[in-house]
Amino acid sequence: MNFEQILKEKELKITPQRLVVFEAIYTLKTHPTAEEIIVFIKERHPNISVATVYKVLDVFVEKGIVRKVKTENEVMRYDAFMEHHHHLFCADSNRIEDYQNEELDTLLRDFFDSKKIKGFKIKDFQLHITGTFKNK
Amino acid sequence: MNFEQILKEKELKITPQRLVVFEAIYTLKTHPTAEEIIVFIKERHPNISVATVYKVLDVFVEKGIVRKVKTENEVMRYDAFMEHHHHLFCADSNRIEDYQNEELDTLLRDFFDSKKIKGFKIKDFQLHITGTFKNK
DNA sequence: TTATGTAAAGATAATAATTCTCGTTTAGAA
DNA sequence: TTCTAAACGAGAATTATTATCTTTACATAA
Repeated sequence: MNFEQILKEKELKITPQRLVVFEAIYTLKTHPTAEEIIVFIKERHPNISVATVYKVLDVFVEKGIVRKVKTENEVMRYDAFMEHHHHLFCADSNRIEDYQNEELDTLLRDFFDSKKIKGFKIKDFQLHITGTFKNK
Repeated sequence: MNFEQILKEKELKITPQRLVVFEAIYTLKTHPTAEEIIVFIKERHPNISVATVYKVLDVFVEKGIVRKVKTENEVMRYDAFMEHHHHLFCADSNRIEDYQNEELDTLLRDFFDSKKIKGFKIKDFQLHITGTFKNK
């Protein structure tokens, strides 16, 4: 499915700026910060406004096109990979990687199905795994 | 164990400001923001400096006395409960609650013991559970 | 007692990410 | 082609946080 269709589905106008912001997050697979996205874009399209990038990002998050990734110390980072997944956080650097494991999801879903949290209705869960990357 | 002992163990000087900041986080069981902590403290001790509160919080985080909790939209929040635990995030408000479940931890530990993540050494994990609180 | 060193606190300026404002432009429907 | 709400651009404003610099508290040594 291409990105223009996604915008249409969400009843958002197709604008060059939106295409460009999405392209940036999608190309930078590193869970980029807003600033990294802006730098990437500015190289190709110097006329896009910083405020526009922020606004586009907000709209994307609101409509579920990209996701915000919370980290402990840093600024907000963005992730265009919208399937249910978890994150690996490097304890020594800013590196973040996606982690997807169907078996883990089943395990957790089964756990919470049998073991309800009283007074709380679960919508979603996401595991933050901290550790160190061996390579690179 | 009282708080003065904790400071001693961490080789930190016992100061009134540190006691007061810890008391604030501990009393406000709501994962308060720095600002909420500052407001709480200012009522009782109007002379403490904002910068001092931030510095004390940083030291606490660095020494593992409190923990930072980052949420999607907001500013940093703090948690004085340092045992391994997870968080329940309300999808509709800023409410955050701690969630601790020994069985869940065992389940996850066992899972990752048998199912290593290649190229990654796990130090810790924390589950972010999003949903809605039924009561209050 | 007095001097000295050092960690911590206080006040305020600086920084930086993000948001706001408001005038202008544009996408897409009619 | 025209119209209008939606989106964009530029820069100011905001706000949480950090940095800087001075002062204070307190321990140790002369």
